[in-house]
This record gives sequence, C-alpha cells and structure tokens, in this order.
Amino acid sequence: MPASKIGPMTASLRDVAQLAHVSVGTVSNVLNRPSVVSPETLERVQKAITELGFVPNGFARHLRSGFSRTIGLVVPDVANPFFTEVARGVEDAASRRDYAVFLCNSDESTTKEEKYLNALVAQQVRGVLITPADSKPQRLDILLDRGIAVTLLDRESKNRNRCSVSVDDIRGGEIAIEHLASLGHKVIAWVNGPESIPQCADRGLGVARAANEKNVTIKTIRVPLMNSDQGAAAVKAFLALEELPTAIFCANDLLALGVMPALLSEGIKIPDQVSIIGYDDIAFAPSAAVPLTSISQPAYQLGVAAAELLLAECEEAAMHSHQQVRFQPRLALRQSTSVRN
Amino acid sequence: MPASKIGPMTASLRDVAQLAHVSVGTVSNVLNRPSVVSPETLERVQKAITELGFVPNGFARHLRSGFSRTIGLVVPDVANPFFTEVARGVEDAASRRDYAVFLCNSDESTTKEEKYLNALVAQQVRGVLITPADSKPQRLDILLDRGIAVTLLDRESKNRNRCSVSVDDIRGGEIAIEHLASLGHKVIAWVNGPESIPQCADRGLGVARAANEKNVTIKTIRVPLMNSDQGAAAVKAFLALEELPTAIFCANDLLALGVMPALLSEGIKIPDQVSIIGYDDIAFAPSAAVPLTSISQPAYQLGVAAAELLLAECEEAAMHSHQQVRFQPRLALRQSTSVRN
DNA sequence: GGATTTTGTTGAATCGATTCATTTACTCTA
DNA sequence: TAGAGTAAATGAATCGATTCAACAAAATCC
Repeated sequence: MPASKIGPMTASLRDVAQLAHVSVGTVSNVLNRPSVVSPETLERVQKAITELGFVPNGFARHLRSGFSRTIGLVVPDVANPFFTEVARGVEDAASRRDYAVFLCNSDESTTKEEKYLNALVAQQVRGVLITPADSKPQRLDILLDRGIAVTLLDRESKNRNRCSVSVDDIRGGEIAIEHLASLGHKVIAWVNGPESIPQCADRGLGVARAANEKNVTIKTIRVPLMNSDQGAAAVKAFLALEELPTAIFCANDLLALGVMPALLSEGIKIPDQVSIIGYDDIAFAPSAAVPLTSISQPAYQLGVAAAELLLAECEEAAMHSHQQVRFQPRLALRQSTSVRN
Repeated sequence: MPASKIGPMTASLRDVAQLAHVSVGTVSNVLNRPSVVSPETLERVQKAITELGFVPNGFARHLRSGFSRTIGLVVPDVANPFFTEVARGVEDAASRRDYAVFLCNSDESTTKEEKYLNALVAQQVRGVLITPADSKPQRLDILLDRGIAVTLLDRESKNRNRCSVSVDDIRGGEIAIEHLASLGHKVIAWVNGPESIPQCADRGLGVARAANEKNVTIKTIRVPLMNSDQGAAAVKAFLALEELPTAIFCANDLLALGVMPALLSEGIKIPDQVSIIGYDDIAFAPSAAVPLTSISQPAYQLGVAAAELLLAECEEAAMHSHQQVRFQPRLALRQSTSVRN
C-alpha cells in the first residue's frame, strides 16, 4: 500500500523551514520579527507558508511565553440581552487588539462560575472579565496569584485592588423611585433578586434612600432569579399584598417583561392602574406590550471599557495602576409609567 | 535583597513531582490514569497538588496530542435570542463532556467569519459549530483538512460530507403561509433577508410553495439585515405597496418586533387590520406589544444536538459517519394573527 | 526456590514554536 | 590586508505535560 498520508496534514514550522531551505529560527523570525530577515529569504519563506497553508500552533506558540492571546468573559446570564450587548462590546474591543474571547455563562451559580474559572486558568487565558455571582471576590484572588489579570464588570471593586467598570446602581435605584414619586406614586412594589447579588443590593439601597427622601412606602418582593418566569411569579405575590401598590419597580427588564403580561392577563391596565419600570433598557423594552420605561445603562460601552482596561493591564502590567470606571444610569421614559390615578 | 519570588508563581508538574518525591510520569498518571497508581502515592501526589494549587497547563497538555478540549461556536448574531438559546444548549452539552466553548459572533459578515475561523484554527480547537454567513461551504474545508471537525448548525449539509443539525425551514415557511391563508388572507407581505442566507432562501421557498398551493399573492420586501431596525424600515416599503396586504410574515422575530411598533405608530391595528407572524419564537415574542404568533424552533435542543454530534465526531473520528439531524418547526399561535376582516 | 507475571514507578523523548548565543558571510576602515 | 563591525541565519535549549519502553519490587505459580 502506498504511503499516502492519512488524516489531517497540519504543516508545522519545521515543514516550512524544510521547504524554504532555512532553519526553524528563521521561519520564526519571519513570523515575529520580519525586519531582521533579508527580503529574499522573507519572500521564500512566505511562499512556503502559503503553499503549506501553515497556521502557527497557538499552544506551542505561547507555551514558552506562558500566555495566550485570549481572555475569558464570565457573565451571569447570556440569555439576558443586557449581557449580550456587553459581550459585543468586549468582543469588538478584544478583536481590535487581536485577542479572542471565551464567553462563559455562570447562570448566577457560584459552582458553575468556579468551574469556568478553573477551565479558564487551564486555558491559560491572559485575563478575565467577570460579573461575579456573589459579593465575595476572594475566589478571584487565585487568578491574580497566577498572574491572570482580573477586571470586574458591572461591579465596583470595593478595595480597589483591581480594575472595575460599573454603573452606579445606587443612583439607578434612586432615579427609578424618584421618577415614580414625581408621578405621585406613594406605595411602590420593588421586585428584587437575592441580596447576595451586588447589583440587587445596590439598587435596593438606592430604592430605600430615595423612598426615604420622597416619603414613599416600598413593598419588597424577593425573587430567587432574575428572569421573566420569576417576573410572572412575582405578580402573584404582588396581588396578595394588602395595600395594593400603584407602581412596580423591577430589578431588571426581564423581570418586568414577565410581570407585564401577567398583570395584563389579570385585567390590570398598564400604566392606568399600575405603572411599571424596569432596569437595563434592553433592546426589547420599547417593543413590549406597553413600551417599558426603564433605567438605561451603556451596556456596549461598559463592555468596551472593561476589555480595554483589562488588556491594558495585561500588556503593560508593570506600569499599570488599577482604576475604577463608573458610568451613570439614566431614565429611558416610555409608556409603562404615568401619573397615579 | 532576599530572593522572594516576584510575579506569578505557577506551579508546574515538575514542582509537584519534586514535592511529592515522585517522577513527573507518576504525577501525570495521577492526573490521567489514577488507577495505575498505588493508593499511598496517589494520596501523596494529590496532597502536593492541592498544596501548590497546581492546575495543569492546557497548552502543554494538548500540545502533544495535538488537540485541545475546546470547540468553536460561530453564530451570525449573538444579540438574537434565538442564537443565545442555541448557545446555551451547546455550552451545556459541551461542558457535560468537559469541553470549553469559544463563542464567536460573525455579524453575518463573511470577513469576520473568516477572521474567527483563523483564530479558531490557531487556538487548535477540536471542532467548530457554525451557522455560515453564506451558502458556500468551501471555506470550511480548510478546517477539515486540518482535522478539525465541523458541524453545520441551523443549516443542512447539502452534499452530506459533514454533520448538520437544522430545522426544516421550507416547511416553516409553508406553515406560516398556510396559517395565514387559513385565516382568509389573500395578499401577504413577506419581509425577508438576503437570498444568500440559506435560512432566508429556504423559508422563501416554503412561502412560494404554500402561496402557490393556497392561491395567495406574496409581496416580497427585501431587507439587508435581520434585526428590528430593519423591521421598522420595512414598514415604509410595506406602506408604499399598491394593494395593501392584510398580513405580514417576517423571516425572524427581530424583524417582526421592529415591524410591530412601526405599524402601531402609523395607527394600524394588529391584528385587526394587519396580522403579523414572525419566525424563531424567541423568549420575547409572548411579551411583545401584541403577543407575537411565530414559527417555533427547538433552539436549545438544536444546540445540544449539534454539540453532541460534533463531540462524537471528535472523539470517535474513525468510526464516525456523518448524519443530518432535522427538527420540525411548529406554529406558536398568539394574538398577532387573526381572521381577515 | 526459581521462573513468571503483575504492579508501580521511572525518566528520556516528544509535541511545535520561541529565544538567544553562536556562526557565517560581508562590508568598512585604518 | 588584518581587524572591527554588521547583518543574516543557525540550531540547540526551552516551555510543561504526555507517552512509553524499561526497570524494580512484589506477588503468584509450578
């Protein structure tokens, strides 16, 4: 039987060197420091490279230097359009710098999060962007010990020992309640996720603060997850309240988009009987049953800023100093909120 | 100055071996074939591993075997909830098999797609799941040449030389038109993306077929991209039609969710004056201004099935035979369609 | 009790690209 | 023309884990 090569034929740097009649070192120079190679050699090697369809093996390539050109992005929920928008920003910024992104979905579970962090370490990522599932950032220290940069996403670094990009969630909570108060609402239902999620905690803080200031009563409805099913479930709790609030503030738009149809199907008119305001201002907010008033966050920019901070830290580790970038939320006014009747 | 170690202290397999007083081979065995190691040694090595916080270097690990435990997932639009749902399926299936996923967003651009494919090759991914941006699969052959498995996602492999997981888009187009025809609609606007996108072409084929059968007139409105902005734009073209259709079929839900508010703001009632039907049945379809009738696809299962096929091919390359899995779409009936007035 | 098998461990070779000290070939200069 | 200097190319060592032939020690057999 003729020795025709079976299976994948992946050309290595050695093959290129052989074909171009040069040493492996020269081929490596062609790839990384073309200026030190003579024009004729350069051309010859490049011809061999295209001829063999050679693509350098990323593994071997960075095995020596110890780091890859990849970063990890860990978000609590890829199904949430807010995070896909963030992810787009991260990806665009990363690919501009020629980095690839591992997108991981922690599903708000610390267990899954931990699993992914381990996988990212094994993949030798250069850095990690993460919206941690809980408020204890110790777990992230093992990344730092390994020389993997970490930037917090949509979360402020309390002790400033890393970069962070966040939106002022306390202020966001305030804005929502101030808006409802200005419309005359006195009793407001506040549908919030677990206190262990910092965004929830902070928004709750803003809510409490503004409520105090504007003298409105808050009735908190706690849900375990921040999706639209939970929103629908929250409506049951809402209807069971003694003094029925005239407005509902949901900790994110997914919740609000679950609350809305559930209310409507109970025959409750929005905003005539109950005003609703969400948080995140996702792309679907305007096309909801009743266009949803929401607290808008610059998701895409958040992603871009975070990726740029992280990559800056990766590439200029020595002269890098951590910084906290904080964006401001703003009100996106639509038809789901109106003056109290 | 004392020689305290500066910078990341990453323990290698060699360090573990030293600490546990065994050879590197034994440590490797502990990791990969624990059954051949004696219990005492096993324990000693494992203690050393935890003590040093050792995580094997993924690069070096698979440098020899030539392949990583990673796969690539290339989708045309991560912002589309249909694809995030698919991605969730892929990720769950992959992580069950202990694979990591690179999620790439081609933005329906062949240029970006190409760029990502190259990056994936350099990352030495084991396989690629892709919904190609165009209908020419030659570009994918370079992956196969490199021994990287490829499974088509949401697309049928015409010449059956690879696995594919798809939904019957022709049938989906038919179902939509049949539904509208059964409600008495005679003239239907069909908002479709570029013919170069196979899903669009196939759905169009189904539309034409059913239209012919049910004797309805189709007015095609072509849009360059499949997002909600384009949906809003399509409404202009719709209103400019001579004989105003009584129903609109959109090639995906994003388009429909753009069409809907644009129609409403023109004072057109849905579904009284115009019925609307979308495609994909994304999570936001039920909570749209008027709950959207749509063609439902099993997105999550699509992702799971695709990932499992791909990984099966990766791990049992020899005895693998390509297969085409095809799911059936079905009608998700809601309030945006009604009998023609 | 010697031969054979089993079990556990070893360490050198290997994967593919990078790095860098060294060699080779030229060009200038005094 | 010897010596210094420069430019280009070389190839062995390296990164960290895997693999596997070889070996040692213990267990089993006749």
